[in-house]
Amino acid sequence: MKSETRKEEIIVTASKLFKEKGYSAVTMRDLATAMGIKAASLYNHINSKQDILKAIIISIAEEFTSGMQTIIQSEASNIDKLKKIVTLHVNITSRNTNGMASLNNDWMHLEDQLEYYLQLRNEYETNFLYIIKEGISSTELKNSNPEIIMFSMLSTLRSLYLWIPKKEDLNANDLATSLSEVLIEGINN
Amino acid sequence: MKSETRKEEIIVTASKLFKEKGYSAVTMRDLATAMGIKAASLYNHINSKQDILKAIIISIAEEFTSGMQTIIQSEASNIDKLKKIVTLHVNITSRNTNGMASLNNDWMHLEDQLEYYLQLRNEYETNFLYIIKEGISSTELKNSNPEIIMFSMLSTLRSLYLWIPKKEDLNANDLATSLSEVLIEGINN
DNA sequence: TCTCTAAACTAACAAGTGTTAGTTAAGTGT
DNA sequence: ACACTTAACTAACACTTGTTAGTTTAGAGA
Repeated sequence: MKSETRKEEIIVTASKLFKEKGYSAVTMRDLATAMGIKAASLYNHINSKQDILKAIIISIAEEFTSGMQTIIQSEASNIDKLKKIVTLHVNITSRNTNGMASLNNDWMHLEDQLEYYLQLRNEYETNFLYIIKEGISSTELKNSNPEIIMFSMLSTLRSLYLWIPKKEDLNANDLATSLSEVLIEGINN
Repeated sequence: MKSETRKEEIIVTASKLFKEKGYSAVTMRDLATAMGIKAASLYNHINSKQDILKAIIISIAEEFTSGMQTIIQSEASNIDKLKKIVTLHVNITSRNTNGMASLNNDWMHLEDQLEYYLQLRNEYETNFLYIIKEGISSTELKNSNPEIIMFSMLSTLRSLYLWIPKKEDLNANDLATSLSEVLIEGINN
């Protein structure tokens, strides 16, 4: 029986390297060196380089999907749903900063799971957009272009992985609150 | 004398491929095939793969630097300076969507120019942050965390390259206006 | 003590990498 | 007709890539 924990160590280490240089630029020998072993030894624990990427990305994508399901089904106002989305991103990103880098930058190197990933992402964005449109209909939100609103929010949320590691002093709750404020209420006086 | 235009065709084609798969995953043979020639023929026009990346990224980075200089030195209010930054990003990104992808995702594969690039980026962010802090001091802006404000705006602006190609109907001026509104005035009613 | 297993190792592979050298074909100016 | 230039070509290089096969080492359970 292969040890699950050793496999997870490999995935964690790979995430860190993938964040720094991207999936394609990281070799199995790089990864092995970072683990203090030889490249061939990695294959006692994982099946392929591809599988590492898949393990990193798909689990996070599914976290987002299930988080969005909960939000959509909740009874909150549309603005509160948007705040919950912000919190969802902050929480997932805080827990796995490095993995988020791969999700954002290396998804195109998924092979077998590419279609599945795109489907999850598409559903996610459809739900996000729906909340915004409902928010506009109910006059909770300004009547701006809903796609611009989503694009703006999502861009910020997707970049969190770059920024959270630099701001360890700020805890997740405070960050989610400040970010919601800026994104929803704007910055002008 | 080598033809400059052929070299530029290579750079344009490379930008497109780099956007799709990232610098490391694009081979010189991929690039040559996309140009309808053989890999070795590329070297009649360029010195190395590295040089292509450098040509793509550094020229854009310098455009941002000089644009920021103009904005910083202008007499506009701080809010208007922020609006000018939005316009700067929309314009540069509209003109070179593919190149912006490399700037955002492949800068770490610069070798000789890496330090120079990081210096330009750092200066840019310092100026950006300064405008925001001045805006807060003068009560033009809400007293939120200036770094969160910059992070949020910059994330959105840096992601424009993903979004502009999908929205060819919207012209650059309209996009800059809508985006400024959303970013500065927020989305709630 | 014997056996089994986890997890490392060495050695090697076939394919793919960026790049160089030398050659060729098609124009261009004299 | 001539030499020159541009921009392609073929062939090959040294190195790197992901991965496989078979072996060794150390610890755990009987």
